[in-house]
Formats: sequence, C-alpha cells, structure tokens
Amino acid sequence: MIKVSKQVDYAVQLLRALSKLKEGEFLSLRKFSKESTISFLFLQRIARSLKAAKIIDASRGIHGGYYFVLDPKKINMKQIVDAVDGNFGITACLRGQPCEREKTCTNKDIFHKMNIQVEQMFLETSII
Amino acid sequence: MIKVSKQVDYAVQLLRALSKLKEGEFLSLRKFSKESTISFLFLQRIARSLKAAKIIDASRGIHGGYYFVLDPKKINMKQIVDAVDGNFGITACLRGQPCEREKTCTNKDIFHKMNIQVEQMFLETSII
DNA sequence: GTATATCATACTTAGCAAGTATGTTATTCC
DNA sequence: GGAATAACATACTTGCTAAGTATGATATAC
Repeated sequence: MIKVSKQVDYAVQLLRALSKLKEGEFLSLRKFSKESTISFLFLQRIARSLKAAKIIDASRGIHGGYYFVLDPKKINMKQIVDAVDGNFGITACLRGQPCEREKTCTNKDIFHKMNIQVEQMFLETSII
Repeated sequence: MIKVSKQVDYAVQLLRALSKLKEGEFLSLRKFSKESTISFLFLQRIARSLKAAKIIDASRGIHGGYYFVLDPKKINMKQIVDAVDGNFGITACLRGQPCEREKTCTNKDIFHKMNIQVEQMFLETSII
C-alpha cells in the first residue's frame, strides 16, 4: 500500500479554496468546515501547520480567517507534505525513524531511489 | 505521509534473496526468516500472495522452499504491490474504496494525475 | 462587552497494518 | 510406514498512529 495521508488531502482542499479568494478576503475554518464536511477541529491543526510553514497566514476576529501569503500556483505538493506531516519519505527509514532491521535490510538502495523519484514528482506538482 | 507498506518491503527482501538462488535451488521461509529476522508467519502470508500472483512457486517437503518462476529482472514494483496489497492507489478513493466526502472533494483530479505518475514509476522499477 | 475568529495543548478513538496461533497437507529420507 | 520438515489455510490478536475530539486562552471587529 502506498498512500497519501488525509491531512495532506484536507490541506490541499483547504488551499484550493483559499486560492479562489480575492485580494483582502479571508475564509474562516468554520465556514470551510461546513462546505467541505471536514471536521472543524482537525482543520484547525492542519491550518496552523500551513501557517507555521508560512504558506498561509491568518487574521483573527469576527471577520477573520485564513488567506494565501504567496502565489498559490507556486506551491507544490512536497511543501504541503513537509508542512503537514513534518517529513517526507516512503519508508520509516527514509523518514529518519529508527529501524530494528537496519543491519539485514537489503532494500535501502531501491527505496532510496524510488523516494527521490516520488519526491521529485511531488516537487513538480502544483496544488492548482 | 506517503508510504510503502511493510508487506511490500518484506516481499522485495524475500524476492531478492530468491533471485540469488541457482537453477533448481529452493529457499525455505524458516531459513530466510532467521537470516532476515522477519516474522516467519508473516512471511508465509506474503509468500503465498506472491505465489498466487505466479511470481514465485513452491516445493513442499523436507528440502522444499520457494523459487522464482520467471526472470527476476522482469519483475517490477507495481506487480509486488498488486500481489501483496491487492490494489494500487495513493488514496482510498483510487483504491476503489467508498468515500464519504466524494461529493465535495476537490482533489480527485490532482490525486488521479499523481497516481498515474507513481504507478508508472513503480512499473519502471525492477526489484533487482 | 459580546461575538467570533485563530491559537495552543492535551486527550481519545478507531481502523487496519502487522504480527500470532493452530491445525492440515505434501514430500523426502531412513 | 513413520518421523521430520516444508508449504498450505484460516482465523484471531495486538499495537501503532492517523484521525478525530475536548477545552480553554487570546485577539479583533462592531
């Protein structure tokens, strides 16, 4: 199984909604949660990760919400994975996690090569 | 998080060990389990999946074991994922699983395109 | 000052990949 | 024939962690 997390999925949906805003407009998570049916609290965590990565920014208060900082077209999928999941890698080993079978493993080379290719593809994929 | 399952990881390790056998030789899972430190029972399930996919075959009895049917060089990563995980897709939706947010989802196109690229790369990656 | 937005941290749940248990059937060798 | 050891088959349990929840603080607009 090779798969993308729901956090990344939801992050992209949110960013695509934000990319449709006009200059000076905000989108609140409460509103987006209703439109998308994605859990409001789960969206909060994702949005803050994206803000920490300086992809979006927020305005507080009654008419506040999130908005894009940079040009949405220049944001790629690798940036989203980095921001939301904190790391990138198709195996635990490539994500820097300890591996109990490190000594006997014969797959380091093949997964390393594949990881480079997946990473490159993510880099080249604009979220818009 | 984009990742490959341990089943696929272990399947590739097993296949690489089998690819080193000479004509007419077998490798038992008991032996490979000791070498690799991978659970014997878990390996059994994986090996039977690979056999069902006609990638390897088995000989029973006291000196039996598994062996490659085809040329190991012609086996690619997509075949392994199909054999071991039963399907291929970077999202639940692309794996044919029902999605509760199908109607509001705005990511079908982007993940579909990415899936094609990942799939292509897996097809082009030989396990050797 | 009230309403509503984000900010921050901690906790719970649930799905399923990963691993385990147990018994059956086939083949080799003595 | 029978012991040993291989794969075959199915069902069950565990444990990780992604996913979702709870609660309260802080900021801004009107």
